[in-house]
Amino acid sequence: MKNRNYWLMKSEPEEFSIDDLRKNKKTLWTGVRNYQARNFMVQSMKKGDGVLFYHSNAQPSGIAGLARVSEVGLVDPTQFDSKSDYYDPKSTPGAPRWFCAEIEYESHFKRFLSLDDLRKCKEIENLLLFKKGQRLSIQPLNALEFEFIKKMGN
DNA sequence: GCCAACGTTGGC
DNA sequence: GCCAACGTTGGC
Repeated sequence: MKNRNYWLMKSEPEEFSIDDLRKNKKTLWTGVRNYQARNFMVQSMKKGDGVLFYHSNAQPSGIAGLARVSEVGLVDPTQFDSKSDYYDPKSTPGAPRWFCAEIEYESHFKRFLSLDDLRKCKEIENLLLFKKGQRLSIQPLNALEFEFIKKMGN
């Protein structure tokens, strides 16, 4: 696919794991409250983009499988929900601050790729994931890196 | 518009 | 549960 972009998206499996995504088939990727991550979603993410589903704060942390961007540019409904952890009192429906994408389940990797496994690979040594202090919950990666990781997991 | 205080992320 | 890194907030 032409001009397809690739992303690594982090989720804490206790909150929402790749098993949950398989069960639901699709999910709204809500709760992104970081401007850089938001801007990726709003400006660069496109329908059909490839997604690596990353489990953070897990034992171990790592990439669990594949997903696909199925919708982009949706207003994140949790920002208006005063009972939500992601409620943003400064946001209004007329001028929403936060957006989300919809993600569709693709597959579990045959082999879970732990951070340790990934770090050993020269081919992907430039991943943002490995950068010290890098906490972005949505990170871009290039086609080569994506394909390499995909092959590694299957 | 500087910057200290504070909050959050996420590996360990 | 600790804590380094770093984003955000808000007083000035």
